[in-house]
Amino acid sequence: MAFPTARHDHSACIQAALDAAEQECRRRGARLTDTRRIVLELVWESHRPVGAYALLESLGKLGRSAAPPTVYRALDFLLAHGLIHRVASRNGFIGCPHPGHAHGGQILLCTQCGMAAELDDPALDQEIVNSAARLGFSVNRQTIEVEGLCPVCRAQRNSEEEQNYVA
Amino acid sequence: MAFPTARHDHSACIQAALDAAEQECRRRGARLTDTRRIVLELVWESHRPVGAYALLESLGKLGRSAAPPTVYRALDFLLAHGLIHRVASRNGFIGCPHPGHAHGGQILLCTQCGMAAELDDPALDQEIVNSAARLGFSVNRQTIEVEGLCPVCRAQRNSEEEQNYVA
DNA sequence: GGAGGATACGTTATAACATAACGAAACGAA
DNA sequence: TTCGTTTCGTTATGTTATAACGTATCCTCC
Repeated sequence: MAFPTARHDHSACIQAALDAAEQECRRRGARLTDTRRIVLELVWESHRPVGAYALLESLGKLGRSAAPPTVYRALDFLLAHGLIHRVASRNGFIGCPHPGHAHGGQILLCTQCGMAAELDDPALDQEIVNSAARLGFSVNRQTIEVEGLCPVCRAQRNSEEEQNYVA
Repeated sequence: MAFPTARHDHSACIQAALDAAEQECRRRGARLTDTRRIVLELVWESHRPVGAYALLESLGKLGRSAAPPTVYRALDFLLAHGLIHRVASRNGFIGCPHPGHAHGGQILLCTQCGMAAELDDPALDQEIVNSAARLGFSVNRQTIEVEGLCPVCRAQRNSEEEQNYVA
C-alpha cells in the first residue's frame, strides 16, 4: 500500500478496513466483537502507529470503561487474525490494509510526519529466506521496519533546502 | 556472522568483541569507560538478546551499585558507536561482531534456543532501498528481525520427528 | 428453552522496560 | 590550576505489558 495522500478519503479508508476485517473474521469463524471492532477502528484513526495506552484513552473518551488488559486482548485478537501489525520499534500498532493475503510485515515509517505504510515486496521476503537458508536458518516470521522520509516530507524538505540556498 | 556452534570458544569470542570495541572507540575518539566495557562484556555473555534489567542485575552481582539510568546510558553509548544492536521485537540487545563495518541490523532469532545471529546481506539492504524508492520513500535506517529455527534446533527437531515416526 | 462448556470481558495488582532531572565527580585541554 | 565538558550516581516517575481471578456472554446440544 502506498503512502496516503493528504486528500485521500479517510472515512472510506476506515470503512474499507472494517469491511475487510468483518469478512476475514467471517471466513475464519472468528468473533469480531464490539470492543475488538472499536479498537480496530481506533487503530485506523490515523495512518500512524498507535500505542496501546493511547487506544485505552480513546476508549475512555467513547465512554467505554477499560483497563489495559481489555486493549491488549483486543490487540492480541487483531494481531492473531492479521488485521493489524505490531510496530516493534515504536511499541505501536497499525492497521493492515489487506488482511488474509499472507505477508510478512514490511513497514515504512516516516521519521518526519510519523506516517506508516506497508511495502509488501515478495522478492524481499524471498531474499531473506534465501539469505537465511545459506546459514542453515529456516525462517518463520519476519519483522521489517524501515525508517526514512515519505514522498511528501521529502518534497517538503527539498523545497526548504532550496529556500536556504536562495537565502 | 554464522550461528555459534556449541563448542565455539566463547571466551575468545568475547575477547575478540572487546578488542574490536576498544579499537573502534580509539578510532572514533570515544571513551570506553569501565562501566561501558563491563556492560558490553555482559551483553556478550550469551549469544542471546539481553534485557537492560538483566544487565542491571548482573552489574549488581559484580558489586557495582547501579540504577537503570546507568545501564541505559551505557547501552546508548554502545548503540551510538555501533558496538551493539537493539533487538526491538524482544526489548533486548546483542553484541555486534564487526563494529565499524557499516551495516543495518539484520538479525536472525531462533525461537527454540533463543540464539541470535547477524545476517549482513547487502543485497537485502539494496532490495529494501529499491523497493521503498518505488513508493517514493527514501530509506534512512532499517530494522530487520527474522524469527525461525537455527541449524542446530532444526536438526534436533528433525530427529525428533523421526523418532515420532518410528514410534 | 435450559444445561454446560467455551470464549470473551471487567478489575485489581504488578511486572518489565525506559527516561527526566539534578547534583557530584572525573576528565582533558588551555 | 582553572574551566568547560563529559560521565556517573541517585531519586523519582513515566510508559508498556501481563498475571490472575471471577463474571458475563455466547453457542451447542439435548
